Amino acid sequence: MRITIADVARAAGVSKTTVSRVLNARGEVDRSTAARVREVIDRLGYVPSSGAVGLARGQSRTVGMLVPSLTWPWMGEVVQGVVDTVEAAEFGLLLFTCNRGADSVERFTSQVFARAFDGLLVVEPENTLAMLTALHRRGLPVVLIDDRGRHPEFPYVTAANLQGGASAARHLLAVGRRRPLVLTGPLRFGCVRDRLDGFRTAFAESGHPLEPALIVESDFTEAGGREAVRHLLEQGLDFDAVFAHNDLAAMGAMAALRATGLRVPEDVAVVGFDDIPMARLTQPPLTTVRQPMREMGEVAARMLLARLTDTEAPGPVAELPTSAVIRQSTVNS
Amino acid sequence: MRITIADVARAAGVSKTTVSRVLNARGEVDRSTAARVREVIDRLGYVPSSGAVGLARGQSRTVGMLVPSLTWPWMGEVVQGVVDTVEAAEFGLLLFTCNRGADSVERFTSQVFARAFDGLLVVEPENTLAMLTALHRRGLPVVLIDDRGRHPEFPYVTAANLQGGASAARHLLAVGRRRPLVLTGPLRFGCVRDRLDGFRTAFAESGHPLEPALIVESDFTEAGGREAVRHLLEQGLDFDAVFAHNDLAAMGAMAALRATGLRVPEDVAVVGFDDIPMARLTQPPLTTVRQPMREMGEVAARMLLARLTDTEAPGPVAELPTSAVIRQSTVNS
DNA sequence: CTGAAAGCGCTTACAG
DNA sequence: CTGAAAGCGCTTACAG
Repeated sequence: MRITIADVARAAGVSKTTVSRVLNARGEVDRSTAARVREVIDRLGYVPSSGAVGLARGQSRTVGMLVPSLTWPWMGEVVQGVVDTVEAAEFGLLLFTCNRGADSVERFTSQVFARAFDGLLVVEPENTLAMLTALHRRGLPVVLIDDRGRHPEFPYVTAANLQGGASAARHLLAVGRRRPLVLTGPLRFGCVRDRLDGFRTAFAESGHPLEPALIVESDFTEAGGREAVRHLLEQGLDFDAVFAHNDLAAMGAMAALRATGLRVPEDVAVVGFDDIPMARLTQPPLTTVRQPMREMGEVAARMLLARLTDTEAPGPVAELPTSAVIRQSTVNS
Repeated sequence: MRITIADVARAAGVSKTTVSRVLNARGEVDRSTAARVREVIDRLGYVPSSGAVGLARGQSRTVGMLVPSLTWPWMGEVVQGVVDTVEAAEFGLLLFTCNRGADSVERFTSQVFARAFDGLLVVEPENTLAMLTALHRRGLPVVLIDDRGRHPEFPYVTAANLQGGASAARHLLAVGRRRPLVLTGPLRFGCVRDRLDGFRTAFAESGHPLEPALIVESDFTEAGGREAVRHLLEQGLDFDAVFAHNDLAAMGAMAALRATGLRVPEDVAVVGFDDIPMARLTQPPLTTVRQPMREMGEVAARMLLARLTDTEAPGPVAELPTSAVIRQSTVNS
């Protein structure tokens, strides 16, 4: 049998109202009464039912998080950042994925309206923007963890993609590379266009504009990066560096270079983006532009919680710095 | 303003009881009445409040999941398997971690008693066994995803560690290795002892018992594997293979071998355990014993859901097969 | 087939 | 400082 507030009230000889007051630390209770009630709570091991509290208060002290996939190499860091922050605020985290088409979108939507959570964090799955916009308009607080879109309607946290692209460029220029191949992610993503722009501008400003034939769209996968580079080498294209828009594609590029007998970094220097845990374990270890994934999760969670608890909310946009992490794929040790 | 069951009842000209009946598909409703109610529900976009339903029914249609960390390389697969299964059953998933000491254990425990969820899936964090046992005794359904412990009290799913160890051994024997170094994980973990036993037995039965000096306890990290192998090589120990108890340690071993100028697999063959996503991307690609992490998550979730929905529950123990995945760290291509 | 009423376990005006 | 009562939005005997 569950112990309820009524049991506590009876055992302490007070009303449920009073128990509720000491539970919620409203000051209006006599010190000795409060002490007695607390003693009973401890003795009985009473814990309020979160469902009942939520119903009475009209909120659940739970946030939702929607992600496209949990198996991407950097997703664990983001979710860890979120869960740490959310738990520290004594909220719960309800996790959703949306990887099985319209069906799961619909299921997710109905969960939302069931008010299982008070606010939503999202790493945007494709084809969910319309739904998210609708939810947001209906009053659900939403914060985007933005690795790709550009949605001024929502508060979001993002990494400094433009600067990240520029820092990759500056590093390659510093180590004497002049003809880089750029292996972009899908160009429909805002982050991809930013990484490209930052990189392109830095090269242009140094007097070495990028060659259009050396800007190739890829798909953020290892296989995609590998095939693209293999194909370009077969075509006889000449380049002395690769800037891949994520680490997975960079690893594919390294594999293709190795397969052709080219040395990294002597013949071709390789730079990735993300700094996934794997990056320092490749052979050679991968130079990359670090996105602070865990911090992005933490900041997004804090932005959302501030909106839910009407603490003074931080601004609607947080851009976290990226930084070049120099390893041996660009510089001989 | 939230739309409630009372709004629907009023608009449809029936009682809340009747609305509730069509919502829950109890057959006792007149067909045309039911149709009318459904039409109103759709028109109003009514969705029942999960909190209220949970309170009235005494259960939340939510399961909890407790993990030590979300950033371990195989954890994403496990959680993905869980979340897919749980969502398909129209349950929610509440995620908890327990990586900040006694404080977070306590916070977690009180969430449990708040009945925010009906059952619990756990990848056991260290020092939580006592708490889990207490929860289980108090009637909370718990299923362990067992990568290390051995807790007959709980239903659990595990990989076939003994067979996995044996298959690693058989493969190394088949490629002519006779003096393997075994780089174990922490020996307090049951899975580690099983992997070792399976491996040892297979070698012994083939007439090549393991040499005690070549069984070395390590810690499941890349750095740990690297340092251990470096140290053994410095001591001049002679071995022609490494069986590491996880892929991370195997990668460390490969790095140490490479640093000493030894070739993999020509001089030393290397086998890991897990088959994390990284394993196929190492140089050379890593031969390993695959644990079906996603399936383990799925099976554990199904076991728990069966207990919650009194479907005929599967047995309390599920041992999922492991399989050797042969790559170039043991066999030249 | 249908509805009035009690109950799930809390919180919160309101009155004293 | 304290309590009785209504209310949060549902479900479920019970009665008809």
